[in-house]
Amino acid sequence: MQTIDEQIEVYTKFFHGLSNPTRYRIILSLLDGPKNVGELTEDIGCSQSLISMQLQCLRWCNYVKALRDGKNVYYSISDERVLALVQLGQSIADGNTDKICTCEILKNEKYVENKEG
Amino acid sequence: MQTIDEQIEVYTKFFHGLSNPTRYRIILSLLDGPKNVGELTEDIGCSQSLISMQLQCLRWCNYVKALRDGKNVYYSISDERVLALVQLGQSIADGNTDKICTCEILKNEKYVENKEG
DNA sequence: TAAACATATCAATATATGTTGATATGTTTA
DNA sequence: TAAACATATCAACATATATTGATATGTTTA
Repeated sequence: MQTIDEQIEVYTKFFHGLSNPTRYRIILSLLDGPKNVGELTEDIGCSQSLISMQLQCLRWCNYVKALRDGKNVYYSISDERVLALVQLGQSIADGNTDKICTCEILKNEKYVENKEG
Repeated sequence: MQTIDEQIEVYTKFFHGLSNPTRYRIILSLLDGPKNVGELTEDIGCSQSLISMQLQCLRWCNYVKALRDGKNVYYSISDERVLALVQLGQSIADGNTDKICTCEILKNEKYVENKEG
């Protein structure tokens, strides 16, 4: 059993998985099919260590699973529902692209609405 | 038109909306029906300023909309698909509750898997 | 128009997160 | 078993985020 607080923590941590560009790119890339760390590193263009760390995070939270094949470790999406989740999020976000890009509130920068409520 | 980087930024920022306990609680609460800032503050149990700031964030990103009624401002969910998104996320996360709770990788703490791949 | 009320913003701060380069670990093969 | 290769972890650091109390803004009503 869990308290409400614990439940909320689980869900927010889960969604946090999708809130970082590196992790998100990894997921998108793996939705195309399994890849090893080297391939992902090249695909995404950042340090190998970062890819590896983020993969551990995604794996821990069950977004992806790992399968070693000799020297390589191949990662793949572990739950098909992730595709639906990503697609649904994207379709909602697509309706509000410009604003989302400039959501600076939590950076303590000023929130200025031109007009309207 | 957007570059891939810009698209990724939009989507990760959008999902970031669901990655914080205060914002998540606000959304859950509003899925039950519209509420004003005072009601949400009482519901969630944190400072009024925090509720207000997070509401601006959620509003900016189109999770919620605002409607002033005299001294009060009532907030409500602005896109019905948010319910589906939340439910889908929760159902995926529910299968992995214990691990998600302890995902400490990005805190630079050690990731130790008991066994298995 | 002053008081009361509701909400929004500001300034400051503590904490969490993302990132990298260096290094360690694990695996294959000469 | 040493070299080469692939991946994982570490240590350090810069940046982003969450949060609060104080204050400003906007709205109603006496």
